[in-house]
Amino acid sequence: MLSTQQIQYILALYEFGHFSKAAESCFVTQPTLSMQVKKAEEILGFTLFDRNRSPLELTNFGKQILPVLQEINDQLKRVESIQQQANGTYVEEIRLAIIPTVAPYLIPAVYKEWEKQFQSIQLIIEERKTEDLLADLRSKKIDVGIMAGPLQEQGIRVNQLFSEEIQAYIPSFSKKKISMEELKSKKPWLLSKGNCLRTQMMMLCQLSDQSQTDWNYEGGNLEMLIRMVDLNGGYTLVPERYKPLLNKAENQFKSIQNEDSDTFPARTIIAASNLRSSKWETIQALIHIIQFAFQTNSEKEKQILPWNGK
Amino acid sequence: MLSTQQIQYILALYEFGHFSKAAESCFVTQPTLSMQVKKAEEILGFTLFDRNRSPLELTNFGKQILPVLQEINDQLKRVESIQQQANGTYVEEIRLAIIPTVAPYLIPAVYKEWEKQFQSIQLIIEERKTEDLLADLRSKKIDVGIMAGPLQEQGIRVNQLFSEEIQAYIPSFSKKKISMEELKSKKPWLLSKGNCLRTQMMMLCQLSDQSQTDWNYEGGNLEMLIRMVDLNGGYTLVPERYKPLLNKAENQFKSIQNEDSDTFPARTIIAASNLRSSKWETIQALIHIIQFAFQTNSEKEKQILPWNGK
DNA sequence: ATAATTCAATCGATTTTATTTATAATTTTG
DNA sequence: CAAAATTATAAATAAAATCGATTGAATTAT
Repeated sequence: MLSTQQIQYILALYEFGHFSKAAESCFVTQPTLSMQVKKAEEILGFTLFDRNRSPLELTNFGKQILPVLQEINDQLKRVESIQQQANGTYVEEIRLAIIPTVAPYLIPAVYKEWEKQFQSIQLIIEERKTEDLLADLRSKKIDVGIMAGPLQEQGIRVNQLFSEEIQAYIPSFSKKKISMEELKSKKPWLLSKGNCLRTQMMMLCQLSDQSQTDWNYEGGNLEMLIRMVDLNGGYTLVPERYKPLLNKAENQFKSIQNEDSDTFPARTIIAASNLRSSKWETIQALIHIIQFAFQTNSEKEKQILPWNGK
Repeated sequence: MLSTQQIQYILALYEFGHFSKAAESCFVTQPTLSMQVKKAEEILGFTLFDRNRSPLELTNFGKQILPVLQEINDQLKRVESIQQQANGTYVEEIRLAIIPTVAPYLIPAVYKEWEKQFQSIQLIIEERKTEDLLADLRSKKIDVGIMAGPLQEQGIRVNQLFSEEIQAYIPSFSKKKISMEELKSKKPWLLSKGNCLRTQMMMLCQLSDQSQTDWNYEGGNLEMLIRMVDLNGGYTLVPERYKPLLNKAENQFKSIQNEDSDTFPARTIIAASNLRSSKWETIQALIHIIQFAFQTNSEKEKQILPWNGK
């Protein structure tokens, strides 16, 4: 039978795709890990990893076995968590990842209420681009992800949080609303790839990926784009609830009017969590706090933009 | 972190409640198991078993940990099963337990069809009294249990198979139907404790547990009871579908008429299986075969008897 | 093409861990 | 209270995991 050590090593090797790095992460030397993985493969009678390809890949057999090993590892962690609860060492923690174009206004708005209700529970927050966030969710590195919808994925629970209009920051423009046609003639400033607001913006304005090859700023900082607009002209898109953080006059943001349908572009923000996470009750409470803080009194008809082209 | 060995030892110790026997079941000596359990408890920082009481009991902490260990063990078994599937060694097997008052007529009736459809799948059948059957189902020693309903239990899936009238075998009686009043004046012959038909019979006839202290035959054999009636008078109850096996004239069995409601006592037979068993598809097929074989053309109004007083 | 580099496998030596046999201590039973 | 059963402990042994050093293979840079 496989040992728990071997399972750890196999999972680390899968995660890092690299013997030395995996070994390091387990605080052992590379031969140790190599030997144990090899031994595990002997026990199973099949190889788990195809060493001929780089980066390291799972064999067919490995693909079947791995989810089961992951499940075993989860349960082993649960044992530790029960142990910590029993001796009082345990501090429940919720690891939350959130996309950068939401974080600056959402976190401050809910943090106080969270602390009030769940002082004992540690909330660990990190900013992640949508695609990294989904990967971390699947590998259970995080408990909840807050991102733009829609999302439908095997094993992932989705809760709607709120939706918000997406407006254009375009100080040079004088009218109160701007049409799509007018927008297309201006120069757009986009976030880097992997940010969903970039995708949404491109879909909305029907831009191609090449239109901004020169511009390559890693990070999801809207302030940066605003400054670019201020200094270089053009426009950028700003989610409605982000506006108060930008120290700009309200009239510098223009609603974007869809001529034909009389709706305004918007995005929904959702909470995504693993379907059978033991922390679901706490996650649920967090969701309620957010939903309460961002109760939407919808005056406008919104046209929700997808972020992934689906 | 706990080792897989330690988990095996702990589970064995829980099952046997006995160090020596548990050790034997793991093919190691008693000190080995004792030491490893002790070591596991040191790792966890809490004792799992309360050695002061006999039979051995779990501590509170142990009660929390044990289900998780069991889950880990299940997953380890899944690894082995995937492994066997991969090298062709694997023979899928369905372990079926069935109550003795159903087995003799159900198994022969479905076995041929089962073999035809699932020649490659091993069907392992054993007779079990209802209470043992439920215990084995919970501990996953068996995949399906066939027993009398109703049943509602955490984590157990229940499928109705069919229902059948319960009649009285009472050769000395001449009329075609017998009333409850008439029945109560006769001597009943019951199955041993733990058989659901005994409970149902007692509830129906409002017997007390003492009424047959002298009679203590272990086993669920109805033929035996029939012989007792033949030699000593009195009556016993026989499920409708059991009758053809008894080599008795049809007119020796009497329907039991409920005076007030114009219904006849009956029982439902159900299939109980673990809610998330990986063998569900096969189990489902088995259920369909049984349901097909025992399609009920219900002419009579039946009064379904519970077997557990609930 | 060749050297340099990276990466994983292999080899002995060492340490750690699991297991066994034998025995002691404890509890249970007659 | 003695006998039996059961668990814990101890010392010896067997098995294993781990490490440092090295080799072999593949990739990258020169």
